[in-house]
Amino acid sequence: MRKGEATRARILDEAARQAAVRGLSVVSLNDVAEAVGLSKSGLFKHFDSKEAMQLAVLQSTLERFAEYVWLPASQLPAGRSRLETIFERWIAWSEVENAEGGCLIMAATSELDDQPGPLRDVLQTQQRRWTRTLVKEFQSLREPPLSEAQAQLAAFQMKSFFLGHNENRRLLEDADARALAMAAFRDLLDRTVRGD
Amino acid sequence: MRKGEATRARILDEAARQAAVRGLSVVSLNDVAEAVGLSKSGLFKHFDSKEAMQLAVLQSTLERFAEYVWLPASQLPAGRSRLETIFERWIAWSEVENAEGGCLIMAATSELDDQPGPLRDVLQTQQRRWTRTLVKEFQSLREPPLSEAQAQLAAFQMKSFFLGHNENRRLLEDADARALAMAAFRDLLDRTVRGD
DNA sequence: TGAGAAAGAGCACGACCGTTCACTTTGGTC
DNA sequence: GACCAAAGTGAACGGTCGTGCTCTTTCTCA
Repeated sequence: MRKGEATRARILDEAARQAAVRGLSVVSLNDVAEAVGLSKSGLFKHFDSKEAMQLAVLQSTLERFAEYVWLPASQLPAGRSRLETIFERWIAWSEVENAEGGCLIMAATSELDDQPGPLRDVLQTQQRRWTRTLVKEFQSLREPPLSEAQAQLAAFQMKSFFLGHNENRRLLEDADARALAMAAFRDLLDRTVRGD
Repeated sequence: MRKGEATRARILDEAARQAAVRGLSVVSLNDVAEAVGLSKSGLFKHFDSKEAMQLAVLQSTLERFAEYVWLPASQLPAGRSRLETIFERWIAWSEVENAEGGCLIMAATSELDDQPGPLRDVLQTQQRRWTRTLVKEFQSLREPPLSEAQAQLAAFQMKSFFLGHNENRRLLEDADARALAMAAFRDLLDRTVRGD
């Protein structure tokens, strides 16, 4: 049983790589199998269908995201430096950890946001939870804590800056994309701590 | 010759609709032809290849964007109300004018940002020009004008809020998405006019 | 070490893909 | 109203897609 788990992991890694570049629904079983060194039918010993594989790719990517971005930050005390760590790791997640195709979660979001199904459901659930996490972080940034509405506004801006950074970096090929996003985010933190 | 232009326009409209929902590269010639009431081979009297059609779809969408968002704003005097109009029309462009599949330009950006070719080139050129336009608008928001760096930071935030609005509205199905984005944008305008 | 399950290969299938080509119908112009 | 180009049809192509099937190889555990 151990061998199977290892190749399953290799399949997921390779499929995630290809999905980040070409799109989750465009990935071909043939290409994944070839890159992993398997026959196409061999894939079906690990996943019942293409959609099942896409779902597994998405879920394992969400876990990797949590480990890479949230886990290190969660070990810091709540507050400004924790939020800074989250944002820095978030940027690094798309710039470094997924350098080739960018953040798959974001790409899949834009690809699936109008296509009902289990893939979209998983994304929606995770993104809602992530948003709630960010709102809580902003609330505990100040004493007395920010109002729900203020924290939501701040979390919205933080997430927006991540999205903006991605477009500037990947399409516009702007070398200053990271600096721009960091400046906007630090500004947001300053304003929030000052209480607007 | 006039009949041909009319059906060409119908093809572009339908293809843009489907591309916004399913993705520009996933659109099938068969589905487009059927929806327009044409045979698949009939499409080839209007476009040499699928890629040529995609390019035409993208270009006509960029023109419609300029007419819908920029044209009305450009008739106002430069300044705060013009920037507000741009943002409002920009949001309406994705919420109202393209209610079904959302903003095709944004979807195509995320789909093509790592796939070299003429489609990506067209998008890159337009987005760079659009960014420059926004930077200029922010510069003329205040007297003395903002520095280049300050204006770039402001334009980055404005664009980011648009992207954030789209994700909140389309994936998270947040009914307050529009209000959140407008609040963040008005805040940005206030800060910028005040001179930070 | 041998039995049995897990992992994987090879092939064929029906469906759909973009594209071509020979043909017919339609529309505008002298 | 005739002519000719433009517009559109239908069938067929080579290719790729996801999937099911039978068969062989490889691992794992008693």
